[in-house]
Amino acid sequence: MVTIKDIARESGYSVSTVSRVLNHRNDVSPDAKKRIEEVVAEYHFVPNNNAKHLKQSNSKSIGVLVKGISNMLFASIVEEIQRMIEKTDYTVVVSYLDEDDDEVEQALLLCRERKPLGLLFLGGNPEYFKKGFAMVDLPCVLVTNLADKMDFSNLSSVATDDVAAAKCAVDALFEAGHQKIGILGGDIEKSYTSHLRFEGCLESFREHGRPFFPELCYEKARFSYGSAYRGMERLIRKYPDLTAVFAMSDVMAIGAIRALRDMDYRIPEDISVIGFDGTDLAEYYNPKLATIKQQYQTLATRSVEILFGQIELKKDRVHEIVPFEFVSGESIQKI
Amino acid sequence: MVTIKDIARESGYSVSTVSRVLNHRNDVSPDAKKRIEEVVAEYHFVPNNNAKHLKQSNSKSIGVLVKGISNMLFASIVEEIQRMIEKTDYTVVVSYLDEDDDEVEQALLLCRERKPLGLLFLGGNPEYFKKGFAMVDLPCVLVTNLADKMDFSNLSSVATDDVAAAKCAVDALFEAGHQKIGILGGDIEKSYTSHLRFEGCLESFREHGRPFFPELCYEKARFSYGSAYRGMERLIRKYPDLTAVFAMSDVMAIGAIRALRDMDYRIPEDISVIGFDGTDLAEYYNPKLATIKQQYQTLATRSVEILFGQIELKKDRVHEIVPFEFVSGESIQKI
DNA sequence: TCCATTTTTGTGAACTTTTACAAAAAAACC
DNA sequence: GGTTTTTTTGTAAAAGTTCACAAAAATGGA
Repeated sequence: MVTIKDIARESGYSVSTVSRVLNHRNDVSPDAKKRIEEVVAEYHFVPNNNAKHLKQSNSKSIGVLVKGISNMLFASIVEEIQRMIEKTDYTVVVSYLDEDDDEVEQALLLCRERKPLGLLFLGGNPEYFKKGFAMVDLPCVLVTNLADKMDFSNLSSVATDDVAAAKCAVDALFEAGHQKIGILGGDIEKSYTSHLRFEGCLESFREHGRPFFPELCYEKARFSYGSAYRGMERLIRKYPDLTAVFAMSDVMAIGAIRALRDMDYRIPEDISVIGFDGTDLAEYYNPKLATIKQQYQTLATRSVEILFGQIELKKDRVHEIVPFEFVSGESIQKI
Repeated sequence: MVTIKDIARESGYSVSTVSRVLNHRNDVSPDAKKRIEEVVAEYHFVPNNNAKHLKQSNSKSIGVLVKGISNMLFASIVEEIQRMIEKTDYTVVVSYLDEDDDEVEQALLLCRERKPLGLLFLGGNPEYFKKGFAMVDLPCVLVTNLADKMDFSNLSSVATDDVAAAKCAVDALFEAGHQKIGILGGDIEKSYTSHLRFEGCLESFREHGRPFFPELCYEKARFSYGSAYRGMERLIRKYPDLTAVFAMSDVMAIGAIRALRDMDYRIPEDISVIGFDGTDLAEYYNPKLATIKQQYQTLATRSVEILFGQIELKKDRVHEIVPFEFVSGESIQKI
């Protein structure tokens, strides 16, 4: 392997001068710079990252923990994050975990093994962080969940206002004249997102003067097609005179619609459905799905910007809300 | 930071004995092993990867290049690959590139910067490899494209037989009685996958005694909803008496269906559609999409296994075909 | 007990880079 | 020209591991 020593020998300068050129220092003569750059190009030399980071005791990597592996929105956000970080000299280490894995434990593991300079957390429950997060004293951004109640000085967050957004979804159903509305979401004990959206639902029910019986019209399922399918079956069985359903993700909405159709309900004539996330899928689905659009690009870019702000510029923590948007579709019918 | 020296001092043994325990060597006494493991646990010590890899001049990382960023099948495969590699002591570096980026250049860049021990290539065109791949003399597996014609000794591949699978899709349309069949795929000049599937289409047309006019019934688009939507519009305009369409991905099929519906065609009554990939989406779409199911899990696991075989066991290159499956749906009507 | 083996442990060099510090060279001043 | 200042360069230590080799300890046989 060609090392900095080879470049030094070949260019006639010392190792440290080569290092200076490599790191774009300005305390080196134009002559030396030119000659060394020639040799570097000739030998296709690229410095060894391990040696570099060993000396600087700096991994230049950032960890991404994704909780909820089949979440399409997360997939889009992760992709965007990767694209952004790729442009810098950082590496990204992505770790996927199941909806019910212990995120804090995984985070600690990741930190011990890879020693990242910062952490990006998709879908984690801020409440859990109390448990053991103080241990990993790293800049960290919680993406898609607001952590403004947490008092870790290095924990930022970027998220959609889930309460308001879910309320907006259910409001839309009430405004279309629906009275018997079912909710299909995650486990509010485990998923903080589900918990918040549930709160939003409650608010809407309250505001519309409707009592809400969670045990009756809240059905929990995982955020996947199949699980939503089965959840919808249970929900409609318990509550057969439903005229509308709010599903807490587009994927769930689609699973629910398939279940309803298989039971010969027509969408939206018999039952209206609204989803959440606003992925491409919602727009192309049949019927075009009414949904709440989250700005996944903004979520991704802001979280990376904030994290780098904390790591490199020692900026303060930030809690940022990214606006959402109601997207009308063909899956809601006025009654 | 706690280092191996601290553990050595604290346990009363030397650095090298600690190192031996850490690497599960068996030339160390049970006493020492026990004592050292205690101290390691107490201090939550994890060896510094940079130092380790520097000494071993071994990055223990594998690079994944993904060409075609919005390909849902690739997303699933990558996820699966990440999950597999996560269990080993390797790191994975994923690099996404656009459908029309230059993959070889990107591969070389990745190799120079990260020095991975092997490469996994999703959606690359084997033809391009001639250009500059010999330079990066690394074990490499082309996933979803067969490279049995390439004679690089360290280039393996795992793929679905695209020719046969596409033929199977078009056969299904012919067998349902269709005569005027349109094809919606990628650019056969640039996308090798599209090229192969196009060949499969040709074979089917030939076998059914039908002439095939690519300029008439082959419409090229990118593998995304929106692009397929516009492609379908053009296709139906050029060829208005179409009764069936084969779209080269499920996403494209769905984009096409939306375009057709917007022009008041009914699916499948007026036009039958068959997709490709067999993602969950196809099963839950409305109408349930007929498609060709690729075994994405097998593709992922086999490619990782083969790559590790080449890296660690110095095994020979392998070209492996993973079987596909025809999945019937509601989007095809017999006539 | 002594010697030959085997098992266990320690020493110190090596991996490649960065960087503090020192030294040399060049420039600027009188 | 001599002195000071600035610019440019080199030397050598350091980062945290692994590993070849040597040394020490334990074991076995006689």
